[in-house]
Amino acid sequence: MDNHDLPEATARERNEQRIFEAAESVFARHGYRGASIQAIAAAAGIPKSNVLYYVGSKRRLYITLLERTMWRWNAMLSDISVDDDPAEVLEAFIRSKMRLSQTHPRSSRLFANEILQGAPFLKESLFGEMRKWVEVRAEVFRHWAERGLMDPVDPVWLIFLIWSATQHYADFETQIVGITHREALDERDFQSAGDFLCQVIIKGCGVRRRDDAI
Amino acid sequence: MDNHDLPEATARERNEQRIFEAAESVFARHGYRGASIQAIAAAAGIPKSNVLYYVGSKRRLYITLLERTMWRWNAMLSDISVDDDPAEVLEAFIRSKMRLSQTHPRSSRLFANEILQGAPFLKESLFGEMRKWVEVRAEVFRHWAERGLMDPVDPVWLIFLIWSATQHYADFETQIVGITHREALDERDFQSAGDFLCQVIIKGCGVRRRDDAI
DNA sequence: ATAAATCCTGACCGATCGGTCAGCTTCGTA
DNA sequence: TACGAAGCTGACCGATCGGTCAGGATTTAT
Repeated sequence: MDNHDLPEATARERNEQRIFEAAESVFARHGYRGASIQAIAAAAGIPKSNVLYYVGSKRRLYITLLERTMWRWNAMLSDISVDDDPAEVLEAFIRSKMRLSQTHPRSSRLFANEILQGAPFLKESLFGEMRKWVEVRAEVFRHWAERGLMDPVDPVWLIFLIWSATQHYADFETQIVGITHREALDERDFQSAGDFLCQVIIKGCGVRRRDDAI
Repeated sequence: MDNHDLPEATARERNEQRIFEAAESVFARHGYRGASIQAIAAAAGIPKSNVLYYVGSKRRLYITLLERTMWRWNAMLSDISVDDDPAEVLEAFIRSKMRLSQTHPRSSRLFANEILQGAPFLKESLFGEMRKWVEVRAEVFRHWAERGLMDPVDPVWLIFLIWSATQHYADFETQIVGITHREALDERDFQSAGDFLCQVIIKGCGVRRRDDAI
């Protein structure tokens, strides 16, 4: 079972990737209950039996995708300190979440679907890693407020504001596209929306910017 | 078929209400595909056949609920004029959406689920009523910016910001509750979150408040 | 009292669900 | 070339899906 890491993908690697991509699409669209292995198999261009041969079960496939999403998510804003510049950190936070919405919208929708159904598969993760993630960042925000670097806003509400506003461009893309006559959101849209969010949120929290003067 | 509007509800009215409530819960949690009439019937305490007797079909039941939600939603911020005070209107907008998240969270989640699956049932509504709703409000915001009453922010992005930030407290309630050690969101939580959003968004858009002075 | 309308439900339908399995083909290695 | 491992799949399983229907129970109107 030695892994040579050869450039040519093995049959397992190749098929698992196709299955994961197809499954992410279907789960993101229809949720856990609403997704069918048959639909995933069709999207991947693989017989249903072969899908189950690789992933074992629907439950295991779903959990694998959820964990992959959580891992990607927790890697964000990994190094943050009270000595950093508030405006820079908040901007980096908003920009990186915005980039996640742009590059991995189906991951975001998969996660949203899991939350909507009551988070039955990642309750422990939520109450574990994510809670810690929020506490650490919130503590830094609190320090900044105490030092007068920003208004004394509730740091947890601030994190939720940034999450919701950025995820919206992935989760509700259909609505945005439909309302604004677009065919899809492109690079310029994410850029201008990101600019808007950085401007409003940073100013709204009373953060002092170094380059305040024009 | 005369309707006397008697205080005593007819069998049809009574059962339809129980079915609608149960269906809203199940659809909001599991989406259209993932919801089953059996589960709805069980939640309503009514035999499956009886559910279908009243609502006709799963599709019709779902569409009825969606329309009810859209109707409730479009009633918001119905009278808005360029002569109104920007801060007051924005605050009223945020507060009323926040109240919807508090009083009708399952409606919000039902709608979110419909968007996540690509809005197959209300594409026309989206491109019709909602688009108009946004255009009218956006035009007012634009006028305010031209008059210098607020910063020249993109009014459509502003509307999406308010939507996302407020709906978050309904759609992602599970996540918020899990992360913040709460058992559920209560009146005080919605109040403080609403205060936070009003403060940050109004200040972030550079809106002049009459009561600026402390 | 009685006929009509409405309410209600168990039994049933074909389709699809997640999952199993026997048995085939293909691949890697000695 | 031979052989075990891995890849692959059609057929099949019991359960559940949305929906139909015959027919009994109950309510309403005359």
